[in-house]
Amino acid sequence: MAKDRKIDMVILGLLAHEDLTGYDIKKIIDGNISFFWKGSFGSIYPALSAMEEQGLVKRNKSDKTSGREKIAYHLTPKGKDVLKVWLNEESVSNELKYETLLKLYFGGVEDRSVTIRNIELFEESIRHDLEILKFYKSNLEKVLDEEDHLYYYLTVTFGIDTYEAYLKWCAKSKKLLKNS
Amino acid sequence: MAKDRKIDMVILGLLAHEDLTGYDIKKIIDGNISFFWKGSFGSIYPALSAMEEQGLVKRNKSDKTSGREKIAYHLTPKGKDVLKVWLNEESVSNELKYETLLKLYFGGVEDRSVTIRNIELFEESIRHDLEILKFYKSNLEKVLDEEDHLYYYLTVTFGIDTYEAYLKWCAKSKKLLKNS
DNA sequence: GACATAATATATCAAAATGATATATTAACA
DNA sequence: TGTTAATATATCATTTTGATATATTATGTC
Repeated sequence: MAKDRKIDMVILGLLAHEDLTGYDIKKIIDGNISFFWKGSFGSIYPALSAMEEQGLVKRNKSDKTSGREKIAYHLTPKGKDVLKVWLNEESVSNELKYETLLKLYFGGVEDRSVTIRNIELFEESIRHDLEILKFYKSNLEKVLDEEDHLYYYLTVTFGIDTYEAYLKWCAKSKKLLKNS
Repeated sequence: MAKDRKIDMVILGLLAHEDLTGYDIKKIIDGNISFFWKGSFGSIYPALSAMEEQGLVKRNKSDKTSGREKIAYHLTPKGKDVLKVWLNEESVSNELKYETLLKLYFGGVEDRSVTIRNIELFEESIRHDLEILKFYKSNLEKVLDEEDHLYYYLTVTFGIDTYEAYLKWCAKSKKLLKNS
């Protein structure tokens, strides 16, 4: 058997804050949590159906009067319990697949210039994402009175701190590759 | 269709350095590259078979005289070409699933003490892994004359620098959660 | 008003990966 | 001698990815 569906916890956690459609969930995953989590439609919609059957989430009464259906879900008490149990579990699995680091590790196969170029590409994308994170941070600082926002703020500062460490490492490593 | 098998590049990259069995590959993945990559037997063995069929890797002549078979592979010129093409590709996907951050993001569902506990658990595991990385670093510093080791050294310093940033963030965040 | 394009929204699927388990050999050690 | 740990290959159900299909609604622009 494979592990329990992690996407379930993402969905339950997001629904704890507000009612959402599958599409909304995907937008949030691709948006402000994308720097520490990924998820695709192919896992979101089946998970919503499965959790509906298990009674963890429930479809909102459709207020559709015309056109395309739009299925928003809300959390049930049972769903909230499952979420809380997970939050209190001590075991965590932080799965990372850093293709940049993998290429770096195998850098010896090619000329140093290839690795330097790859570090520069990484640097560019981190610098770009760092700007976005700083923007999130300044927005969140204005609304820290709401408890939920404090937690969002903490994840954002995690991103900023690590990204800044990445950039320092990039500069240092490029120097080492050029002068040694 | 799903993306190209990333595990292929891990295997090709490792075989570029030395001949290995599937079991050896798993050991290396779980060992010194585990802080930036993961991989299971269920992907390694099928990938080896598939790449053998494609002519990217080849079985070594078995020197078995008795007992359990042991299938070591080596890289073919075609395999090395594929590896080099990948190293020169500009597109990278750094996929991370940080369960710790996910729990942090949803921290508002529970009492602050739960999040503080989760940060402490993260801190402990990072502190532990940091010691290992520092050990790797001191070993690699002695053999930096070999080009491949320089790249291993760079991945290790990446790990150390980011882990140290994590620890600083942990201290700061716990303080914020306790005094605000 | 007509037309194209982008954004919204659900759903499905082949390929890939996970995590677990099964099976067997060899080494270490008491 | 017996037992446990390490070595080693292989398979499988479940989960996830990444892509694609389909359809509606909003937005611009000629």
